[in-house]
Amino acid sequence: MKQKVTIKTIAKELGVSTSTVSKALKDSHEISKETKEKIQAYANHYNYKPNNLALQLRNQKTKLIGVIVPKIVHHFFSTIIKGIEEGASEKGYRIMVCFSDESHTKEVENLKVLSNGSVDGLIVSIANETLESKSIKHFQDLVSEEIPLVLLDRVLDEITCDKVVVDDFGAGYKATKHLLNTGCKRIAIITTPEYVNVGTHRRQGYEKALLERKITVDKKLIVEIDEKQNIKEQIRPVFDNGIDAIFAVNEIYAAKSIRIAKEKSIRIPEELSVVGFTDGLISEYATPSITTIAQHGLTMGKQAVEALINRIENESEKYEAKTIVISSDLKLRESTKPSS
Amino acid sequence: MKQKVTIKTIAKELGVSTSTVSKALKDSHEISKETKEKIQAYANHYNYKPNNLALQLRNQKTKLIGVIVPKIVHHFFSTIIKGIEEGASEKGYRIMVCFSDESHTKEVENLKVLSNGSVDGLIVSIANETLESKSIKHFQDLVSEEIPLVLLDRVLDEITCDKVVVDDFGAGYKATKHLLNTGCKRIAIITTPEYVNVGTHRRQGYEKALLERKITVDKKLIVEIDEKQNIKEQIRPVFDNGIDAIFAVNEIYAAKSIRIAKEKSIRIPEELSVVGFTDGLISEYATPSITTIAQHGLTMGKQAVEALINRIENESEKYEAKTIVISSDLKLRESTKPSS
DNA sequence: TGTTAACACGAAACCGTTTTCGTTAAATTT
DNA sequence: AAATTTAACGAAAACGGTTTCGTGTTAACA
Repeated sequence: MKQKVTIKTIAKELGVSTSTVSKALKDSHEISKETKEKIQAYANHYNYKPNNLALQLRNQKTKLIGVIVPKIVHHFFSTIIKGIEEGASEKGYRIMVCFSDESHTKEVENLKVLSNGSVDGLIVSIANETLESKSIKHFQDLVSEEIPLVLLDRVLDEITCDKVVVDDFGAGYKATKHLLNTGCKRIAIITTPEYVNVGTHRRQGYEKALLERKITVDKKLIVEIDEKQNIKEQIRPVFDNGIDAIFAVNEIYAAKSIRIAKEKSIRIPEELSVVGFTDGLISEYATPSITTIAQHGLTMGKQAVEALINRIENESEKYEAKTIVISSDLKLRESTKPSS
Repeated sequence: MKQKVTIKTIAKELGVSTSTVSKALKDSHEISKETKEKIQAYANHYNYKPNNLALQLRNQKTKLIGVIVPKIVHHFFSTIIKGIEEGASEKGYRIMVCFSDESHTKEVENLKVLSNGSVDGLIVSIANETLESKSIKHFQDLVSEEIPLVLLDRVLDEITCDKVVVDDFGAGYKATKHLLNTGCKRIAIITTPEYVNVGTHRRQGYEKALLERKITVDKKLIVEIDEKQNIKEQIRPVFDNGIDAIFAVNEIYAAKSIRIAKEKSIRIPEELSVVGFTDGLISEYATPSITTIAQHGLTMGKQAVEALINRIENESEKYEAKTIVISSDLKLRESTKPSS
């Protein structure tokens, strides 16, 4: 890289002190008109730009927000990031995005680096591995250092900080209820392993809706997917239990279920209704298009960043951790029967 | 935020100088065993972490790569970002992601901020607005400051720097040729306005394939989509021209085309073959699944970051701008007829 | 003519770290 | 006993800015 022009070089070239240059560039009244003009002209001509690092070090703030998400090639998470970026941008902040890849180690490492003064605050969605192991020392360190932190979607109760979550319980309830209302009786649920709390909440909503109708929860209709195995093969057996509906906790599971149904020539939604989760492109463009719970990732991102910046900029106020619950709603499409 | 423990505070508490602390923490031989142990114990206990900003300022490098892409809720771009992150991560770099939202103004602003010493180099995919207006002063400034820059996918010849692009021409050719080989005769192309050079190249490939078969290019079969208007309505009229195949330059256009075909009860691929671009989730999960040109975003991201880091770390070598062309290949699925 | 105010600028500290180059005292060599 | 090493540490500069607090000069005023 070329030798950058700094305040020092300008000062030397023009035979003034660095303080004069600094003041002149800020149009301070302390400096005479001629000197200002001379300095500004020089700075302009040589395309002087103040060094960000120096400013951040001096001001003890970076106007930077660290974001750690499990993955990015994923409609929900990329939408969240977009929301965060938009919210941050409005308030003059920029974002630094890192990925944990669902790995605990990478999450810890990212957290360490970002919390070394690189950012003013952090927004993170916890990796599956961490969720499973519940080893959260890295978060507790953060909290005890009082570095502003907001947890998003994938949260853990044990961590005391602001949180933004989907009303997963309500969403599971809504989805199941809709299936029941359109005449379905044996509803299978394709969900995640129990440690992924979002999956668990959705399943509890599902169970509540069933119990309200005095339908007992049939364990044979509950499929917990292990993502390391072939997903389709794990779903397939549940079709042998005389089901008339499937509630999938994400759109991939929903799409795979529909594939299986087609292979078996089961008509959708006449013989089998399907509800997915996450309002991504698949659901919109699949045939039949898939009825889903829309998650409002954009809103979540914006809320998270708003809470975070609020925390960053009002350090003095004593603060209490709050949880923002974003309600999600059902987007009716072709994979379920019209409600009567 | 809590008062951070710095080298200074340690020095003061322990009655030594900052230099001693710094050396002790690096396990320097200059410091006696007892002093080292004392300092390290203290640092450990109070969870001392060196301040990144200070280090970056001192070392004159940030180990940070700036990434500017037009959007993120997009399979291709998010895949690229993943590729960049993986490649960067391997070499000990982190990434700072910004979005231009296809806006020239935002692109300029992002470029300005990032090039103020915040990052060691930049990878950018140019915004549509910039592509259209060709106002590239911000890039030229970057180049003249010799800040390492790699352009990705959306490039402009006028900018002298390393580039990583898809073989769009070859891809368009391959796609069209495949349609011709499977018996299609009247092939429509759904493309972008002319200023988006990737669209143009794909179209030129399309035209070459046709001309090879002595088929004259029929302008009525070329649809240039204006994304500000309703896409489906812009595609619909082309169905009245007796077509038997559609080559869409992205998967949204392909999916919309298939929708229209279904509404008109046109069977795919028997009556209409469809080829898309970008191997996203839609193509995989749609029914019928869509034959596409797979773009290898991951590879592109990795190549870009490799070129960039190479440039960053070998400043001395005189360097010549090179362009890396990533060839893309056809992924056969259900929306085209089996080739004979 | 002496005092004061305004003007224009510079010196120096600071943000947190590293690193070079002393410096002092003890240990070793002659 | 004098000279030289060596061990263990500190002072200070440097990275690139900002900001507080002088300070010297000139002009205005009593």
